[in-house]
Amino acid sequence: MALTLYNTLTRRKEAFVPQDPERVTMYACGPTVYNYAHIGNARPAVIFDLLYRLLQRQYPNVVYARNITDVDDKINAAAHEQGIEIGVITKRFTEAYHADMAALGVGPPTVEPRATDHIAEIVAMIERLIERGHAYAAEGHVLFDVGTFDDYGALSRRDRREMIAGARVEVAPYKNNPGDFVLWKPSDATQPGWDSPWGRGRPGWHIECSAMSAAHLGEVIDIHAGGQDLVFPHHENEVAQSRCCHGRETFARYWLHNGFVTVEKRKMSKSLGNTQIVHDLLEHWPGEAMRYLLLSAHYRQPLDWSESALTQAVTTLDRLYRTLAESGAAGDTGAEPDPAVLAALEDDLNTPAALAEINRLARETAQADEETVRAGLGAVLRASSAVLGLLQDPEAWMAARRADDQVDAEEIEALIEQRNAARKARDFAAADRIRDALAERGIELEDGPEGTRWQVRAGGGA
RNA sequence: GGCUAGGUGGCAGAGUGGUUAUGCAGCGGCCUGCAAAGCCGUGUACCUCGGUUCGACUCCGGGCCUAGCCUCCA
Repeated sequence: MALTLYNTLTRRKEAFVPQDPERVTMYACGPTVYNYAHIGNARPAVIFDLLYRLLQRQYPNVVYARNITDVDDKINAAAHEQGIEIGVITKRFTEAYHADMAALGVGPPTVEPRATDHIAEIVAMIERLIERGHAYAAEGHVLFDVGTFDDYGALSRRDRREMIAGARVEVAPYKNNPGDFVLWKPSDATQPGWDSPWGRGRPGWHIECSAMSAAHLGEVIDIHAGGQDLVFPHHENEVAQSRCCHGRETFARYWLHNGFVTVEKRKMSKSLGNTQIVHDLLEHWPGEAMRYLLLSAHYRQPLDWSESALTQAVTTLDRLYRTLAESGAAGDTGAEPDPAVLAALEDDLNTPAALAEINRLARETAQADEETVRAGLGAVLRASSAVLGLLQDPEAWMAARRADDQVDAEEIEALIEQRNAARKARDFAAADRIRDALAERGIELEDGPEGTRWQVRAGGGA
């Protein structure tokens, strides 16, 4: 069982070998808490949650840090706009993030550091960068001097000179080089700020991740992960800060970047106004279906989000859950996951291939004639799905499939009773009338040996 | 302009130098009062032009097209 990961640094798949198998370290860039998370924000959370699960199967001690950015000008703007305290905003959306991610089956990381709890570390790091000649103070700001770091641009494969030539940014007058970036900036009375050697101010965006990863994981970490759009400038800047501060040759040994979620092939982003908010989607769709859909494409590929894809995920999960229920596999059997599923995941998190194996396993389970064989296969199906964070809670799934504010469960069940009475009396015309009427409202019926089950038609719930 | 990723069956989406991806949809069958669900069977797809090779969707080169980054962004 060898885990292979595609490393952005080398642009190659590499065997994963931790620096210390007794303590594997991993950092993923988490949310800036100023509004609800959209699906594009959820993708890395789901993917790297899966990686965390996988690592935990192989190593006794995996430390996964996923930060909360709770100081940022977008937060300030949101607070100002809504006329409420910054702390109210960050608390509200941190809680919403936790709830939304939990609904997607994303477990908590080992540590979830907050930027505002690490101001002392940030300030210390900036002081050290100044001492070492990599940063300078100017007009209340402290800037990182990219000219002092030869490897700047190595991660994102950018040439510093070309970047300067093509820079579209307005260059602040206090910068030595156009590529220099802010480590610390001054705050006015209305902005959140902390006392520092450079006056009252607040950290720039990139430094918090460097400070928090060093504080919780160490100066050199195994894995650093995030969305593709963070490669430059965010991760490039993190590398510069961290390596220059600690005087190390390496910051993160493996860099993982997920592709974007798109809508009609365009990147989902706030500026395009095509975001799909997890919190809203959860009103009508099971979180597990969203997780399934997010895992149905390889993490480095773009993933096109659509209602039809979501409907498909619901339909597929319906079948998988049914197969599982009918296999008679009890809750926790201690079964081991199918090796083919693990092998797919260990090959750079090939989740589509893993899901293909899950589906293959489900077919074998449903086909098995002998009861004990079927139960055994069902147990393997369940254990294998657990690695992916799927198929764990049939009752929650059924409940989610019936949840819809426009549906009155009691009324439906009363109608079903009427229909079954008609069926018993062999008045099939009356029975079919009721079924057709329910079907029009998007309710599907299913007569089985143990009575009639119902659910909201996949995709029709919204 | 610089850099990156990708173009696979009706749709989504893996993968491989010569053998079935998988899912959804469709079609036929079994089952069912009729349905639904399930199961069985069914579809030989790989942008284009050259090259390498006994053989390429898979390797190499050119072209066309799409998306992304270079500015806050997962």
